[in-house]
Amino acid sequence: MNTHNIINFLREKGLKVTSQRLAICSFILSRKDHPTAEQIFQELRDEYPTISLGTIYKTLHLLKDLRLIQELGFNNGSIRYDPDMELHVNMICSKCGKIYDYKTKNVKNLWDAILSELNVKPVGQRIDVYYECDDCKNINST
Amino acid sequence: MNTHNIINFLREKGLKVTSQRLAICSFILSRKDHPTAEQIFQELRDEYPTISLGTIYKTLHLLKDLRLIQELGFNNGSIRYDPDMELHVNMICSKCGKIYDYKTKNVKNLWDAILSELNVKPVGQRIDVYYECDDCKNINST
DNA sequence: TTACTATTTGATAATGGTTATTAATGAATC
DNA sequence: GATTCATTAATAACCATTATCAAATAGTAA
Ligand SMILES: [Mn+2]
Ligand SMILES: [Mn+2]
Ligand SMILES: [Zn+2]
Ligand SMILES: [Zn+2]
Repeated sequence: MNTHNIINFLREKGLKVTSQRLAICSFILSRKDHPTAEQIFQELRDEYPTISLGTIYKTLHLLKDLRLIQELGFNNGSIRYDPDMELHVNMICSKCGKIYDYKTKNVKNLWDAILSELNVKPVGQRIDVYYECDDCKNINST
Repeated sequence: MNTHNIINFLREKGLKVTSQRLAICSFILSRKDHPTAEQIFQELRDEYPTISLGTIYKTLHLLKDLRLIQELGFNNGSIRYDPDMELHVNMICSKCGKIYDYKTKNVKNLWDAILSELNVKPVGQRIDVYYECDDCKNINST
């Protein structure tokens, strides 16, 4: 979703297009690494020195309500934001916390099979695989 | 895991068997509803009026380190505790938050297929399905 | 362009769940 | 029963998130 699309989307919803809002939306909608609110705040401060953490949170909640992003709560209490709303597997390093998304036709087929067995119509899902990433593996083996 | 097993397990690990510890372990290891620390605290206060929330947390962390329970962080910031360490699907009502575990041979087969495609050796996983439970469905339809 | 208005922002305070601290307690051992 | 050291309970500290509200501003219309 590019800047133009975001502007149109906000306007359609009757929301004002502020520079902060645009920056936060562009940022999170393009990121693949599931950042926290604090991380977004820190990265945007360079370009928007007066931006407030409260605005980050408000915008993230807005995007969540508009179903453009999802929140992922973790067991250390942190909440990370994921702009991929489609079915996918979050590959999470149990050591460093890095995440990447994994999505193939096979995952979808297998997931549909589980759902038909469960016999429910889900309104959402979350699939995490915790593993040790290559970087962390290499550190351990040195 | 019954009381006797828990006592032996704690002794094997060189941990003292206190009445509080035993109560907390028995409670969480037998519950299927993924309670929060606060819920455990409230339910144990009847029988143990002086029990402290700090002790609840310490014991839960202990059980987590001993790999007898897992923490599940949610996107409202709450953390719930699950004594089922085997592969299973958490069926979570998106309205009322109730959870039950779903586990079948088929789920395992399907998951193994996904893992072999991913080509990683996971150290853990989490599978959530969000849906509307029967109770919440009925409330809406009245 | 200017004036108007409702929304949004930023600064700050408040909230609430989790963790840290520490003196008192009590389980395990002899 | 005495000793020892892990554990507990009470309390304070911490910190991420939310609430508050006056100031700023986007959108709209004169
Ligand atoms: Mn993801
Ligand atoms: Mn479960
Ligand atoms: Zn890693
Ligand atoms: Zn429900």
